[in-house]
Amino acid sequence: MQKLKKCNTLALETNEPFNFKFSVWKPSHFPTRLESLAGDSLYRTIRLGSGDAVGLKLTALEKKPGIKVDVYSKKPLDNCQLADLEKRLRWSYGLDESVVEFYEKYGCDTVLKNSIEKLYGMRNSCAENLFEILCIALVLQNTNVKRSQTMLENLLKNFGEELHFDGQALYAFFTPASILKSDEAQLKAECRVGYRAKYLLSIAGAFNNGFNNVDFTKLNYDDAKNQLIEIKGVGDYSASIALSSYLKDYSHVIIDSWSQKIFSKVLNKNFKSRDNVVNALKKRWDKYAGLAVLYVIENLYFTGKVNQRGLVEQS
DNA sequence: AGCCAGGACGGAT
DNA sequence: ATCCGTCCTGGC
Repeated sequence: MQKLKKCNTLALETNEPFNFKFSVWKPSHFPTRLESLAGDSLYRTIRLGSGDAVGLKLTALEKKPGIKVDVYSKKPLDNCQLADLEKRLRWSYGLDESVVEFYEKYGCDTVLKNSIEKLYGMRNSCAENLFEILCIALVLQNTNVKRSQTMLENLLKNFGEELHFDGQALYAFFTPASILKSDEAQLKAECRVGYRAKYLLSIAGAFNNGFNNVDFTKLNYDDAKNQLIEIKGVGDYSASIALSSYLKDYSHVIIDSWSQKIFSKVLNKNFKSRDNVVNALKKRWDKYAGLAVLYVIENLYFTGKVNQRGLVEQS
C-alpha cells in the first residue's frame, strides 16, 4: 500500500459548454475502485507514462469551464511529467474537443433532444490506456455485469496497487508485468476469470513486448485494429471498443448485444443483427453516431431506465 | 436445477 | 466467408 500526498495542482481549461460531472464520470460504467465520485469531486488513479501510479482529485474549475486537478504522488512530479500528465488528461476528458457542432446539428433530434438537455456539456471520456481497456473488454466477455465487476475487483486486489490519498483507498490498474508474474492457475483460482486467464496473459505479454512502443494514434483505424486482433483473446469487438475509446473516434459505432437491445427499443425497431443497428445509427447521425450513442446510453443509465439485463424499462 | 449472459477461438463447411 | 460448439462462473 502506498500513501500519497498532494504534490502538484493543474488547472485544465476548456471551451463552453462543459459539464464537469458527466465528463469525468459515466453513469453506464460499473463501479470499480479505480475511481470514486464523492460529492463534487471525482477521485481516480492513473499510471503515468513511466508506469508510476498517482492519485488524482478532480473538481470543477471556478469561474471558468474546466478541471482542477490535485495530483497525489510520492514526490512532486517534474515539469516533464506534469506536461505529459496534462496532455494525457486533456485527451482523456476531451478538453480540446467541442460538442457545439454536434448540438447544432442534432439538438432537435427527437431521440437525442432529452439526453442532450440532461447531459448538456458532457464530453466523451476514457482515462484508461489501451492495455487497460482491453482488460476491461476481456472481463465483459460472455458474462453479466455483476460478474465482470467481481472479476475486475479480484484482479485489482491481487495485481493492482493500492493507493491511499486524501481519505480515499483506491487501486491503480495492474500492469502487464504484474500479470505476467502470475500464471493461468493462479488467475483462475484467485481472480475467478475462468477461460479468460490465458487471454489475460496473452494481452499482458503483447503489451510487455513492444506494443507499448507502438503509437496507435499515428496508425489508421484499420491498421491499428488489425494489430490488436493479432493478440489472442482480442477479437473484433474488443479491438473496436479499445480503439474508439482510445482514439476517441466518433465516426465508428460499436454495438454489442446489450446496446443492440437498447437501440431496438429506443428506435422502436427489431434489429436482427449488430450490423443493422450500426447502419441505422450511421444513417441517422453520420460522423457523430458514436457521440449520439454515448448521450443516449448515459442518459438511460443515469435516469435508471436500464435494468440488470441491459433492457430499457418501459416509461 | 439448469440456463445463459454486455465475445473469442478453432475447426468444419 | 459464414456457422457452430466450446470456453468458466455465478446470478437469476
